[in-house]
Amino acid sequence: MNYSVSEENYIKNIYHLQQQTETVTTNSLANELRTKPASVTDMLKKLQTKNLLEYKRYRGFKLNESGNKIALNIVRRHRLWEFFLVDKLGFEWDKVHEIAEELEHVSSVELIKRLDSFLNFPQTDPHGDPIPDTNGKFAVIKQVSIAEAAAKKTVVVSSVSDQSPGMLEMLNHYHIGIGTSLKINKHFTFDGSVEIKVSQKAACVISEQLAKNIFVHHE
Amino acid sequence: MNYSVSEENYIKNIYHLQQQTETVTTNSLANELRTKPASVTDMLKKLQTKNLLEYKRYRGFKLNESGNKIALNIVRRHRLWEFFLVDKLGFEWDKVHEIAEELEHVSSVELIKRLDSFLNFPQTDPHGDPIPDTNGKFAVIKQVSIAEAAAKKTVVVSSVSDQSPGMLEMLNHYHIGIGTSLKINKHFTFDGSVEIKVSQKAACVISEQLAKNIFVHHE
DNA sequence: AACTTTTTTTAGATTTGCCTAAACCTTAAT
DNA sequence: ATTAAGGTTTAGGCAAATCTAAAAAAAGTT
Ligand SMILES: [Mn+2]
Ligand SMILES: [Mn+2]
Ligand SMILES: [Mn+2]
Ligand SMILES: [Mn+2]
Repeated sequence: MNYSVSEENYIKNIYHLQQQTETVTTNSLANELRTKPASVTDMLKKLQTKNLLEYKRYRGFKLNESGNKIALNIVRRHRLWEFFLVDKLGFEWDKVHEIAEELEHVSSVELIKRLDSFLNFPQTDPHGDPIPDTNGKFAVIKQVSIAEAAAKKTVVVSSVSDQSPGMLEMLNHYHIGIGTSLKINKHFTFDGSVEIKVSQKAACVISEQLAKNIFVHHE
Repeated sequence: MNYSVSEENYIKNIYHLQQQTETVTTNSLANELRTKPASVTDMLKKLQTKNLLEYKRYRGFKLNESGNKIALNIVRRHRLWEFFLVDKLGFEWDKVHEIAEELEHVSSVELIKRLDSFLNFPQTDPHGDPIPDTNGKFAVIKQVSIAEAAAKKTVVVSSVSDQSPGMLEMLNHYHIGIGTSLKINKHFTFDGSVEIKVSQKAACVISEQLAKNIFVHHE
């Protein structure tokens, strides 16, 4: 089976929304895809017909087994291309999403196989998100945001949940990147800000908003 | 201005047909694009409206200045991607056209700029065809097919005009690739076959059909 | 339970790119 | 000058993906 760019974008976005909120609504999907709810309903019917989706009108919907598999394959392609763009072409990670949004739809299986090998089988994309393998499997690392992480511990930055230029600017300012090791000193209850210490540098305090968007894991 | 995949494919194919036969016909374009003449007429009107084409009904058409510029940019993208696929991903050159046919439509300007630099500013694609620069300029090398080339001369293979697996198989059999240096011994008038000598190997005779599809230049 | 609000779906259009079949030009041949 | 043959265009339709506006269902509120 071969799917249109539109179908692929719907499938992938349903998948992503399902990861964060178990109930995906027509409205939220329309919002994510920058389209109108009526268009979403049209596509839901189509995806149901193609047997990628369980859908009962007015009652909600979710990807079935095949839908999920296809979604994971698109995610795989997207993240491999993002890795390529950063690692090989030298893009900053705040610029790659949009381009990968197009590249992910190039359909050759052999292309992705060779790209994966060329990139040396990366496990995560430039934002720290895992790259599913050909079967859709990926390692789930136990991570928490700095806002939730226990104090007095040394942790490693594993991913960022905000991929905007503004976020990148902040991280560069604090000399934080994916893989950076840092110590969490103290959470201030007043405003949720957190004191951290990055490598040999002086300790610094980051805002709650920033802390919530940086994910870390132990060791 | 931003053009759809369909528009880009039409523009590029008009360009290519114009290179080989100065009069492009509705039928030849339809044939090239594997579509129907009526569809071509529809698109011609559209491209005329968008000011990329001079078109008088029943009288023929051709790309104007802007149309040409856009075509050359698509050709640039196509050939850079082909180079990438062969040079970096290790594809054989008979497998890359189809994939580049999709990749060429990814629209980021920065992407192509960085890809070009990553590939070290290649001048020709894996089939020996020149890669236009950002302004659409490229060096035209004076080349002739082996069938037309003068005998008793040592020449260098510059490009192939047939990019099929069968052609690649033949070239591999004779140990010929782009850049291979060979001596043209003799043209047989009976069947147009040509005796050539590739590097230190024994001289061999190739068919007229093959000779016509291998282009060479001097020194 | 009845009303209000929100969410979702349907109905009906629109745009793009394609198609078939019929009509229309152009050119070549009688 | 007709006629025949090709090539090209028009007319009318269809499918995909979108939209707006109206209807229908679900959820929330008194
Ligand atoms: Mn996409
Ligand atoms: Mn990513
Ligand atoms: Mn193409
Ligand atoms: Mn080529």
